[in-house]
Amino acid sequence: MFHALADANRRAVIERLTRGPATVSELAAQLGVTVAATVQHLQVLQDSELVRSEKVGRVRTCQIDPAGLRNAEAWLRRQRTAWEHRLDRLGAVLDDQKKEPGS
Amino acid sequence: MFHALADANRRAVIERLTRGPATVSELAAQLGVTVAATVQHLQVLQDSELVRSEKVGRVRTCQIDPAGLRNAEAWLRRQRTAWEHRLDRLGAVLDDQKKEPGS
DNA sequence: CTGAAACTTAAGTCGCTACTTGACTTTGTT
DNA sequence: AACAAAGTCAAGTAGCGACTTAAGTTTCAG
Repeated sequence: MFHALADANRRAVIERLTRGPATVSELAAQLGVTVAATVQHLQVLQDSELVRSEKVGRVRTCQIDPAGLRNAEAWLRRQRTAWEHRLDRLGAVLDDQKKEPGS
Repeated sequence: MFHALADANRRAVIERLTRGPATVSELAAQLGVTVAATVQHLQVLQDSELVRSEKVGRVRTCQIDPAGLRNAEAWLRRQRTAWEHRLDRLGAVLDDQKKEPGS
């Protein structure tokens, strides 16, 4: 799932879509790659629930799906807070040792 | 930088380190790969400022570096809020159209 | 109906990346 | 001193992943 965000072109797609929906051709033009390559990127982004798309007529319109972004954010926050809480506990232990230096 | 988080073994290292520091050998044992491979992962994690490490004697001890986590979190938050603000503006436009249906 | 536009799918190429093995350096133990 | 432990470095290999080209498919315009 972070794998989807690891590619610069896919991140560019995300950034583009935060400014509004876009078609496959538009995204391809902006990235400077083939339409086929863009479709493959979109497949990855959809599998990670970072992008949704809907086809009407012959044109597929893509937009952000907040679910994936929230998941990624949640994982990072979990790691960071776990680390911070550990530091808190460590600080408490050190404080105890200061107050009561006897082993 | 997201590339560092894209690998499952590297994420496992992060998760392990949130529970306290560890040596290279300990991390290698937990991952089930060679020490050499683990060193390579650590190199990537350090380049992204996700992990710091210090060598004392012949043993290197690793711990979380919050800088990278914060950067990743910030990028995700930027994208998410940009998207939410866009929805807000869109909502405002639709409200205007309701009030003033004349083209 | 003909043809172009927008996308889809399949196959192939090429570079990158994770991993290993093996040789080496440094540090600690007996 | 001699050996073991912990890590580092350098190649080498296997597989994945991003991209392309080429051949469909579907939809819309004239």
